[in-house]
Amino acid sequence: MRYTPEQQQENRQAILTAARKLFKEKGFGGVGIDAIAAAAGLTSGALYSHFSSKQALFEAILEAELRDIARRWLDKRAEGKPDWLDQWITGYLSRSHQQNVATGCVLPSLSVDAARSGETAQRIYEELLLEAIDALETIMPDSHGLTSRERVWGTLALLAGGIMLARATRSKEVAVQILQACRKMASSVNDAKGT
Amino acid sequence: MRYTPEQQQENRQAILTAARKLFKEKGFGGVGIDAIAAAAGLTSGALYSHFSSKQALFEAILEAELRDIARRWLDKRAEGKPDWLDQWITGYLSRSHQQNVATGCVLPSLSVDAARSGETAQRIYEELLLEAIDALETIMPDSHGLTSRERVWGTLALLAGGIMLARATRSKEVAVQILQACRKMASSVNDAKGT
DNA sequence: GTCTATACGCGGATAGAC
DNA sequence: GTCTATCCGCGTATAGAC
Repeated sequence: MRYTPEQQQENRQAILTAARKLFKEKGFGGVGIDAIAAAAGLTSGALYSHFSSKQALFEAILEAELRDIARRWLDKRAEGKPDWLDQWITGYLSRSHQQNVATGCVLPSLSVDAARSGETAQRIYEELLLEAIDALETIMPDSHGLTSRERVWGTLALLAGGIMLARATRSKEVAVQILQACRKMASSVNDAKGT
Repeated sequence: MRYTPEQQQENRQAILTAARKLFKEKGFGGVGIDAIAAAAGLTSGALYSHFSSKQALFEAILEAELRDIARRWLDKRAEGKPDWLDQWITGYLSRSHQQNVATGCVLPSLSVDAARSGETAQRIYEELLLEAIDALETIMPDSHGLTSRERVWGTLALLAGGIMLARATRSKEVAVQILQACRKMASSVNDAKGT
């Protein structure tokens, strides 16, 4: 054969890497198969031997991104650092994360696209997000009259929502104001002394 | 003339009404000019005599939606009901709002599109959202060591983020779990006794 | 201002050679 | 599996008649 299994897997990975970046940046409708294939160093014809349709590729990206979230949170649990929560909040609601959509969390960039993308995408999203949530729940302490699971959901919504709002603004001043406010609220609601 | 100014304004309003619904449901890239014009009872040619491009129409929708938010919050302030915050939180994070994207708040549906849509859209978004925030800030009491403005931003991010996450899931059970958790967190952080 | 008709490019997807 | 070439439909936008 002219292409070894290793090369095939490399090409498939190149497609996934390019698609993750471009889908998150531009959305499902904002980028085309040609652009993804080109960014992966291939042609669109080759892409279709790895993924049956643009929709299927999008769902694969959703799955890869959400598995990454789950894995990252399982790592947090494994490390066992006491200040993981503060680190997470600060890093998530940072100017750097606001500006780096391509490498940032999937939730603020592709959740809306997933919601608009039909049943299969939503099932993938739900199933894998639940896995990720489970990982965080086990290390999230109780506080403020909420269960740890409730605080995971709420904190996640606050963080993802904060980044989403900040990204839609134009000036540095307003973005910083939003990020700072959300950081303070997230810290406040997760402060141990609030129990 | 064959068309009275009244008819022209009615048609323009019909376009705006149709576009608000369709853009929020399907996103900027998910709907075409033809579909919007048809939903307004016109042809695409007629639409272009009201708006110079799809981009310009989208920006007009963004402006109209954000003005609506500001107006609604100014109404809350005028009414002066003491339980407005609980009512807002409960109504916003409801199954009904989760399922009615077309008539729901613009923030969870078009913020990401606005962020991807370039400088003009972002400027409109920022300017009008600030006006709306100002309205809420004056009636938001201090609590939890955060300023009222910080709590407005944080609560807004939590509400918009919660709806965004819930909409991307498939099952009723998970959506309700998310909405409920965010409601509890929003109530907790805005509880007067937390000061 | 609105309609009909259409130009035009882009994007998703396929066919066939290698 | 990949590439070249291409089909084809859709969507933006325009031209010209009324």
